[in-house]
Amino acid sequence: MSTIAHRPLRADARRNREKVLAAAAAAFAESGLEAQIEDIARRAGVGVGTVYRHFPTKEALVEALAGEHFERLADIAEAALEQHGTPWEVFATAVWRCAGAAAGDVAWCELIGGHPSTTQAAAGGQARLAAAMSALIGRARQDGAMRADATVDDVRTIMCGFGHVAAAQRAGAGLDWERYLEIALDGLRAR
Amino acid sequence: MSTIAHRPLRADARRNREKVLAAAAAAFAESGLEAQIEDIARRAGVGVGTVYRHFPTKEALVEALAGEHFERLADIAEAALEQHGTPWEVFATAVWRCAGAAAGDVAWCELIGGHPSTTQAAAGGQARLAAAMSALIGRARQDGAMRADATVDDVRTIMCGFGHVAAAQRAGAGLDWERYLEIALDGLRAR
DNA sequence: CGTTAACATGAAGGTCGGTTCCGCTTTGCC
DNA sequence: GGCAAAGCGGAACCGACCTTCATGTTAACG
Repeated sequence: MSTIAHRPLRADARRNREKVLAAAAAAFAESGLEAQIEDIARRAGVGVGTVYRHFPTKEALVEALAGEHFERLADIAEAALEQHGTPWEVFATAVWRCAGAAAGDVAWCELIGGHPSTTQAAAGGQARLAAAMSALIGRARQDGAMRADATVDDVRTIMCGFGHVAAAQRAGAGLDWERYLEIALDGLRAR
Repeated sequence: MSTIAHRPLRADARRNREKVLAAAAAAFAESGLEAQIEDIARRAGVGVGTVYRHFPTKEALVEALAGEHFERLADIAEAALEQHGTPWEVFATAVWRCAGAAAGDVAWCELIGGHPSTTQAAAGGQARLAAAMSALIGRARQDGAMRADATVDDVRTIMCGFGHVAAAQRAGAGLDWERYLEIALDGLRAR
């Protein structure tokens, strides 16, 4: 996108940037998107000003992390493309892995359903994820194991619901995201 | 619960109470739980002080509405108990009606997954809903149309996911709650 | 080692939104 | 009609958070 050549960061700045990113990941995972900048700064062992030096706004921080998250999901889905097994198993395993990767992270659960602030930075990862998932779905449909009208958007829809269930579970609502996925994936199977 | 004998409200006060309740329902439906008291007051044509006279806190207002909502869902589920048709159809129809009743209301979608603030006032409706749903599920399982291990919590889980999907759809995420329900209910069917 | 540009700090500023409070109005009752 | 008591209005208050900025610190380079 931007072609501005950033001069390399000073050593301490690069170190702090990483600390902030890690602290933000932890804070968002624990408290969701409403985690506070001051808490993030404290966890990172820096002042709030330092956080703002690296990320002009809270949303930019969220976007940076969301980008990473979707890249990770895309990695999972792409790795599945090379896996052995029935197409359905391969697909289902990929979905389970994605869900497992997101389940412990409140902010991730909140974002996975298509939060507006992800649109920018996460576009690349989301596109890769969609492409890989599409392929997995195509194979499973061809094989006859998946309902013939299934689409990537169905999976997105299911993951969106998943996010709420996992977050509610974490909040003590007595739900179970694994049970949720079991049922939802069953709904994608051919009858 | 409370056995305090409230003296009857003055006529204007009763009228205002209703106006506030209606305005709050509209505002929450449109903007979700983060609708603002001042907006509610404006819609009701009263001052914020009047809102606070009737509901000591924003949360109390939410609870009052949540109570109404769950009563309505319970009514739907109980009405289904008397319906004709295969047990599965009767169950599925009840779920579709509940979803349809909630889908247009952002706050309702947010609450349906078990938001903490519902716990108090909505307990009665939730209990009735659970009881009726339990009966519907029992019949459908008996009939062999529903998976043998299905429980009320499964339906709660599905509805929790539904809430996020419907809210995301309203926010323009390009999802479709009807498709979601179709898949999720299919996942509850016996194979 | 000295210079300087980059960086860090955290108190202060700004905003937003829930809640309070006191002077004024309306209702209900004699 | 007159009087409490109940109710109303909305400016002001207050706390929570994001963001900025003036001042002090540190890495990089000659």
